[in-house]
Amino acid sequence: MSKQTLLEELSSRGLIAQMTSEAELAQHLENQSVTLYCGFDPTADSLHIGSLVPLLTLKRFQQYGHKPLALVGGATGLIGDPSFKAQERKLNDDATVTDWVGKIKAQVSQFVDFNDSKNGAEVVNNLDWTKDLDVLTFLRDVGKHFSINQMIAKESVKQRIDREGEGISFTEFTYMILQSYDFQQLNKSHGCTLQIGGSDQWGNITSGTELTRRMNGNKAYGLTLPLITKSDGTKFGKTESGTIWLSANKTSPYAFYQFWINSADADVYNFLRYFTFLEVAEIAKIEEEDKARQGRPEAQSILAREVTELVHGKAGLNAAMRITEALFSGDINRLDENDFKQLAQDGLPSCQIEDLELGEDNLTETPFSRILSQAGLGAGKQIMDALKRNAISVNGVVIKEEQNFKSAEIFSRENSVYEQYFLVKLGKKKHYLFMSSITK
RNA sequence: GGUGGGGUUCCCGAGUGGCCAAAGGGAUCAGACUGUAAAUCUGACGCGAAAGCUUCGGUGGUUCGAAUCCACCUCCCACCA
Repeated sequence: MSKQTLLEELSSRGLIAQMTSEAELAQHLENQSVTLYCGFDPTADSLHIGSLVPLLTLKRFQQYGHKPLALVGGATGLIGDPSFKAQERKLNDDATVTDWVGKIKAQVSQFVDFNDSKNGAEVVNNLDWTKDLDVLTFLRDVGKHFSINQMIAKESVKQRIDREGEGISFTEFTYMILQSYDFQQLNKSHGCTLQIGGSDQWGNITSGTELTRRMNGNKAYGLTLPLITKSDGTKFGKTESGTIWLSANKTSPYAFYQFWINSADADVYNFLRYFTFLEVAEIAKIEEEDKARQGRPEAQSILAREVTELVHGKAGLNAAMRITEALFSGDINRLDENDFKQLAQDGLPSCQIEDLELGEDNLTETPFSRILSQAGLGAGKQIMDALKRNAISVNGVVIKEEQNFKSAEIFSRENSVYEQYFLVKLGKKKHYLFMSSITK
């Protein structure tokens, strides 16, 4: 049977938003190994799951024999992309960006394959070809190719320009030129002929293909990926507790795993197509089976396992699953002492009771609700609300409202597990581990 | 530069001298139903277990009493130039 082409696969996954000259690009990708790039600006010390789609897409290209370049924006990160941003952003200082570049570089590297010599990936930094560029050269050689008329017509900056009270600095306005210059440079140095990116990058990408044609006389292509949306209209990748990061230091593998587990039914099959390498047919089969079955679908846990392993590796996945199983099986007796030790390390929120700022009060006098709110489980009122509904348990034993002043009793040696652990459960999903070294 | 309109609790947004910790909606958290979904219903939602304490851009003032009145400051918006 004839293998499907890369573009066919991407499109069957819903991963194509826009592309330049479709038929030609299809030809281009079929005839040879193409070098392509995608840029990641260092706007924080880690990427978040929004960057996962382009990252995985680079990998998909590589699987089809193309050569991916992951560009880290050491230069563009200093400027700030104005595309579809409502406001001018404040600049990050030099040292910070340099630090972030290093971190993002490492992160990006885990998603593409460097070993293979023919189409092995490379990480590049646009600071390398911009830092020594002098202003006059830049203005004469690069700037001359850009029409202000065209630039201000781009949808991505239009709202900034049109909107009263908002504006755009020359600095940010220039971002598009810098990014175009990247493409042109990579075309020259690496023979790069394709840039991919989120759909918000369309304007920047097409202006890059233009510049490449004008300066190098080469045809270049662009392809954008769709913005990931959720069925309920809320923003993808954020929870109330914050952004889901790729870095284990910022979002533990456990929290990461839980994020995917909680995907809505209406989204989960799309996410499987976007975020995993499972074949489309296989995903369709999962969907069918879930539909046929009563009760809980399989898709969420498959998704969580696949993506967590991609990002945090086998070890990270195992840690996440270990905690999940321990906490949600409802049977803490299945955990041995080592498991408890591991829970905190694996990313379950935890604290040492003695470290809490209980003020003048000692443990005996501090209300239980206060201890939980101090630990960050929620506001006192919410904890009381939960207490009244018997929604809080310690080591599997429900705590009653009347026990609010019996903190010392609750956190006593007799009630502890392995002499020091207290696993607190609030509601169905919130778990917290208290540790105490001086239980008496 | 001129004129007018604003800044209220996470967000939107009511509130024009006491009945205001402040309507309503959204978000969030918890309960019921479920599947660690969705939808729906219920409760909580400044802090605090409570007593009580602290808020309505800032500072000062009027008043027994101010988010509400006055003065100044500050930031924002609209229209005009």
